[in-house]
Amino acid sequence: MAGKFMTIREMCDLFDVTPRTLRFYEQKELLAPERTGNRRLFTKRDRARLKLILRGKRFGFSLEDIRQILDLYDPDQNNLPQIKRACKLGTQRLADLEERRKELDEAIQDLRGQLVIGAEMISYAQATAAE
Amino acid sequence: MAGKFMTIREMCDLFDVTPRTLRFYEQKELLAPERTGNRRLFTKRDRARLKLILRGKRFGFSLEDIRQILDLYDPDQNNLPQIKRACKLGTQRLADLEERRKELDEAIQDLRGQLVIGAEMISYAQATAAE
DNA sequence: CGTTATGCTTACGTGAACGTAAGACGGTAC
DNA sequence: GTACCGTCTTACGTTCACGTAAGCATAACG
Ligand SMILES: [Zn+2]
Ligand SMILES: [Zn+2]
Ligand SMILES: [Zn+2]
Ligand SMILES: [Zn+2]
Repeated sequence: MAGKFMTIREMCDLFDVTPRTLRFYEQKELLAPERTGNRRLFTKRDRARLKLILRGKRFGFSLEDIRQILDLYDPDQNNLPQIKRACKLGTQRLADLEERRKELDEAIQDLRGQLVIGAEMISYAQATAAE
Repeated sequence: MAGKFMTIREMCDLFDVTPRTLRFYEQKELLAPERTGNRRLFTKRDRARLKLILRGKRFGFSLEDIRQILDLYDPDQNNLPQIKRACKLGTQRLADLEERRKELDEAIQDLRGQLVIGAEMISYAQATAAE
């Protein structure tokens, strides 16, 4: 079970990823699990970050893109310039996401329309065949 | 200018892609431009498809994913089984997109919250520095 | 206490989506 | 007519995001 810490396997089961993936993300500085000896211990922070990573991936962002916005989600509290940069980047990213939402709505509308056309084609074909 | 047909360069300028990309998409059967001699001539159909391709990419779909739903957008009118398959796949894809929309809304909400926190951290730091 | 599972590092391999370089061909400009 | 531009094909190179295999350490089980 997992209270404070989780092993790599428990993380993999929970998020449906492979150990290789988690090690790779650590190498890319997207995750930073604790260690006991040399075994990784994943914390609540890692779980929150991984959730954000996987979400970002589903929207087509690169790991490098994601790494940059992750810094926004837990900035160094006594590094004011970094916080300001993170906020600026986050604001930019927010605009991106809202733009994406418009596109997504449009894509959904288009697809719905296309499905209607498809349904019409099917019923027309069946009516024709029934003559 | 571009009436009915467009050269590869005109397509590239219009969609901000490289010739290599358009040739690659043709090779993968995502586009099928006409030819005059061996020069490609892109039609309205190609432009519509390319728009869908680039949209799909922005949402993290693979070219193979995209190729499958493209078939939905201009199915062979007298191939009923294909139309039915396309509709089924399109319905599935629509569910995907609606799921994505939920996730996207959540991401936007999260990011907004984080920006508020960031702004608070900044104003707090400035108030502390002003003492 | 030995076997087995889990985890580690290191390193080479892989598939997707193009980039890039080389060489050839055809229209256009001067 | 030739210099040049745009386009073509062919083919090897590259980046990203992991997969996979080898060899070794340690924890867990019976
Ligand atoms: Zn457990
Ligand atoms: Zn990087
Ligand atoms: Zn033109
Ligand atoms: Zn394919």
